[in-house]
Amino acid sequence: MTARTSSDSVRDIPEATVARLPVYLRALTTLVDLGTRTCSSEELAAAAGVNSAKLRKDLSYLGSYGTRGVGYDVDYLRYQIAREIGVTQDWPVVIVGIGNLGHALANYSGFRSRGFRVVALLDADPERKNEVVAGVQVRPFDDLERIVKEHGVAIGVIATPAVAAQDVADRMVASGIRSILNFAPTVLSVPTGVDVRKVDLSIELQILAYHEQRKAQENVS
Amino acid sequence: MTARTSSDSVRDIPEATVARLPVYLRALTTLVDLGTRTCSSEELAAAAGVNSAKLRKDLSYLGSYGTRGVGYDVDYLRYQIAREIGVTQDWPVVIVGIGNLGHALANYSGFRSRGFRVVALLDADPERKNEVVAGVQVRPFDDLERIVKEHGVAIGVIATPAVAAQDVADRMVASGIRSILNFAPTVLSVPTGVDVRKVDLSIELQILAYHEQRKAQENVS
DNA sequence: CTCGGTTTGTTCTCCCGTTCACAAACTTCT
DNA sequence: AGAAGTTTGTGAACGGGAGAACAAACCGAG
Repeated sequence: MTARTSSDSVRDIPEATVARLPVYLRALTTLVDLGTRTCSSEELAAAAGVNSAKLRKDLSYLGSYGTRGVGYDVDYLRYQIAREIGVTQDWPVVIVGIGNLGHALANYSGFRSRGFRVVALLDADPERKNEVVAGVQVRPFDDLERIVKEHGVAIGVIATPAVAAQDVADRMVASGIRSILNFAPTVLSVPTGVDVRKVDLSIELQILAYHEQRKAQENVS
Repeated sequence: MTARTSSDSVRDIPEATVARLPVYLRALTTLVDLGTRTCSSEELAAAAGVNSAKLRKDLSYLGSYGTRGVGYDVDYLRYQIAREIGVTQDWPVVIVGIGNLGHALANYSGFRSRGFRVVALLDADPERKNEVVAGVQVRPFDDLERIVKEHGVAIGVIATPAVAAQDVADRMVASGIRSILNFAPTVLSVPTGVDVRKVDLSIELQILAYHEQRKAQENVS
């Protein structure tokens, strides 16, 4: 029964919960496709691979969208989560660096179907200038600022080699981009207010290697 | 001054620290390439993008490899971290699913240079059977078990569409693989003792979208 | 040898996230 | 209508990690 002031209209959702919402969204989409109308926290938690108590607490940050004794309306909950994340609207995205990974990203159908639209592919190499990938023509990197302004791009993806990544990030920030997904294996420094998320393939493998090594050691002792 | 029993020869390193060790390793490798012989926790922390107190605490789990008043010997520390992670040896890896992403992974030079060797590329599509990617011939998926046994593969990478991923994981586990890096956008269920790490491109973008949306809302109010 | 300057290793405190457990609320059956 | 069975939402306890702060240890100058 808390009073609703304008300042708390933007609720504070814990970061760990934010990271799980897309997982719930995906699980709910699967359930919708299967024709499921309603589900319990137990079922949804199983589909998302988490603890049901954690799921309920996560959802409680969004509001009370369930019904006690019944469960959640799958379609309604899906919409609420999508709205909370912000993927009911379409986010224009630019990808910089059209090597092997850039190709894969440009062709990844999961972006389009989940609220993201690749509006431009950029590469510094002039040889690639006339290449067409996934129906989008590769443009020179210098077009970045114009494209960002023209399409109102807020999110940029870096898929360049490590040495180029910081320069690309700087140019992105200068162009007005405030969220960066970085696939280059390097630490980016950006001003306050700019979000960077890092995806590093070899780091993930190294973490697995560590655990694998420990398993092997345990077998010896 | 704790006594060293055989049971604690396998030290317990916090998961959060394990996830950062590869970052330190990369930063140290960069420093070595620059010709740096020694560095302080402050410098290394800056290069790795973390707090220096956190860095020192992380390193203290491995042992006392620094010298007070001086800092760390870059090359020595790098070796110690590599040994702790287990990348002083070579880990054979198989990649299943040679689509766009599989291609990118097979060509990713960061694997080879960081202690991983792609010993086989597998795909269920017989059309790809004679394709050669990154110098490795694509083999039918049914060869999985034989290849795993032959090369002693412990780590598998799944780069298939979501629908195939669980089947692939089951076959990997049955073949003896105990660590899986999953790029397919689905939740895998595996028996206890098998490690799964997930890399999900669209989830990362959705997390960025959430924060971007909140920034936009703040500007309005 | 001693003293001042530097940097590590570690303790302590705080905060975030996870999980348990249960009251509140809803449905269904009698 | 009331009782029994379900399931949500949340209070509270617990554990782990982050960061500040400091003592211990090392170097070099005099």
